Order: sequence, then C-alpha cells, then structure tokens
Amino acid sequence: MQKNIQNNLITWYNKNHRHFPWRETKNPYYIWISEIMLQQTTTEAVIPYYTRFIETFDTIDKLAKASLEDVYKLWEGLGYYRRAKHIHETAQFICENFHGQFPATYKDILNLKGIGPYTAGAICSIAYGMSTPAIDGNVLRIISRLYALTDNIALTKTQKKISQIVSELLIGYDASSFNQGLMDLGATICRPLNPQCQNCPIAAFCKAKEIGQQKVLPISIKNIKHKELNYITGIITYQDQYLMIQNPAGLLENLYGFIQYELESPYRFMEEFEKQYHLPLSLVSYHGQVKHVFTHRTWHMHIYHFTLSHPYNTMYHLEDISQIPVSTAHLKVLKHYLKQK
DNA sequence: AAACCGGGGAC
DNA sequence: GTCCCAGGTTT
Repeated sequence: MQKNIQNNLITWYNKNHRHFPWRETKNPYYIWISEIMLQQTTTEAVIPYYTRFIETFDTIDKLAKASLEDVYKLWEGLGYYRRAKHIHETAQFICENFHGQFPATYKDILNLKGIGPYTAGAICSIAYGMSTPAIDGNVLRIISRLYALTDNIALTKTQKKISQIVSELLIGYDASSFNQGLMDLGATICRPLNPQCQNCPIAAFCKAKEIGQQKVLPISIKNIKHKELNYITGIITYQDQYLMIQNPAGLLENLYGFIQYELESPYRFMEEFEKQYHLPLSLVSYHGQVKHVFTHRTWHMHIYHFTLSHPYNTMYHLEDISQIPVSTAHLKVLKHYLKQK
C-alpha cells in the first residue's frame, strides 16, 4: 500500500482508535445525538450522558414524544442547553417530514436545527460513508501543522481554506476512518501543547515538524471579553418550600434557578422583588458568596435568605427540586446554603 | 465579523 | 490563572 497521509492515518486509526459507546453503531440517530453532545464538550464528559440518553430515548419517535422538560433534565450539567431544545424540536421535525427516519442527504441533514457544517459532515461520513469533511478544532490544528499554515484558525476564511484541503485529501479514501482518525490523532498525539511527534503516523509528511514550528502552530487569536458580575441571589422560602423560577430567553434559557438581581444590597433586592411580584419579603440571614465561571463571564452570587408570609405558585420542596432541570451555578448555591444553614 | 451560549479538565 | 473541548446560532 502506498505510503501517504491518508493511508498512514487510516491504518493507524483502524489499529489504535479509542473506544466509545457511539462507535459501536452506525445508526444515524445515535451518531447524531453523540455529535450534538460532543460539540465543544470533551468525550469523557459525554459518555454517561450519551448512554443515559439513548437508553431513555432509543428511537427518534420516543424523543419526539417526550416532554421538553424531560430532555432538559437529561442534559442537566452538560451545558449549552440550546442543544437539548434543538434535538427535541428536530426529532419532531423528522417525524413529521421524514416519517421518523433520519434524513440521508447532506443537504437535508445540514438543514436541521443545531447542525452546522462540522456535524453534518461528521454524520454523513460516519453513519453513511459519504466523502464529507468534518472540520473541528482538531482538524484545524492538524492541517495547520501538516502544511505549516500561518493563517489565524479563528477566522472563517482560514476554516474554509482548511475545509477545501481536507475535501481534496478525502477523495478515494474511507472518510469515516479518515475523519475520526484526525479526531483521535488530535486528541492523543497532535495535541495543542507538547505534540507527541515521535508517535505520529504522519510525522514524515508534517511541514511544521520539518521546520521546527510544531509547538508554535496553529495560530489562534481570539478576542474574548470576560465580564465580572455581582448578584444578590435570593433563597426565598415559605415553610419548607423554595421559590424557583424558569429562566427567560438568554443564558441558561428554560432552566430553573433562584431569583437574582445585579444589585449591591439585599434591601434593594427586596424592593425589586416586591415591585415585580407584589409580595413582601423578610430578610433573615446572609450565607456568604459562591463563584461560578462561564466562558464569557464570572458570577459572584451573594446569598441571602428571605422568607415569604404566603406561598407563591412556583415553590418546590427539596425532593421536587431534584426532578427539575437546574443550572450548575444554582445547584452550587443550594448546596452551599444547605451545608451551612 | 463578532457576540452569545456552559461546564469541566489539563496545565 | 489560561486554554481548549468531535460548534452553532444570532445579530
């Protein structure tokens, strides 16, 4: 067999690939769920979520007929919750427009909500064996090194350029093994820091290694502005019930949490709450602060306990809170409050 | 093109 | 602390 990038990578992949539950199947529905979960999420984090999800919803039809809240609950803690909303909506769309069968053309798959160029390419190549590129962070890094590209991989223009390179490499080869080979190579050998070039099956073809730039490339310049926000977070109780509300559109949409306002005093919290809910609060105690870091912001949540003299309509006992989807930030707040109550 | 959308792990 | 992860949607 000819020694080239494709054959070396595919041979290496078939012999050394990692084992995951979603690699035990070619069912496009299961591949789809795994690819959505794997967006910006590490494989180790996905494994238990994936297993639980396909045990619960083993067919598209069952997913379509589930409640949105049940889907959110299975997604609790995984992040990027819009993904859960999209798969639920898309499952219903597939039942109505494709008789419950996952679509089988690149165009139809790319048209589904929550599926972009990467995910469409991954599903088409892995589930259907089509010659579609699947350009993720690993591929951008590997191709940059392989051809010593100095373009900034954060730019759309660079991503299109790399997609074109991979499209041409794929011609005549097993796209499933090639694409997944790039993923595994990126995860285990061609890592962001300290690439293990001595174990790389395509090191002989790597321009970056040849010129000693493998620990410089890829160039990735992103502009991330990080905000720090201070909140008064209210644990509002009536007897042994806790007031929790569902978040509006935006961050953590549809997840449940405590009421919090970006204010500097619990007394101003009481004014704001009474303005919105027309119910009087009693301020009982301060419980310290909890920090939660997101990609784009940090929340400093100053926790105060308030009591109501009458119940409100969205109040939950502790055992009921475990049945609804709650953000990790506010699960931390609740745990902190209960520990030192 | 830039902003927005989570949480966790590696270093 | 910083960076990245099998990215996509909205503006």
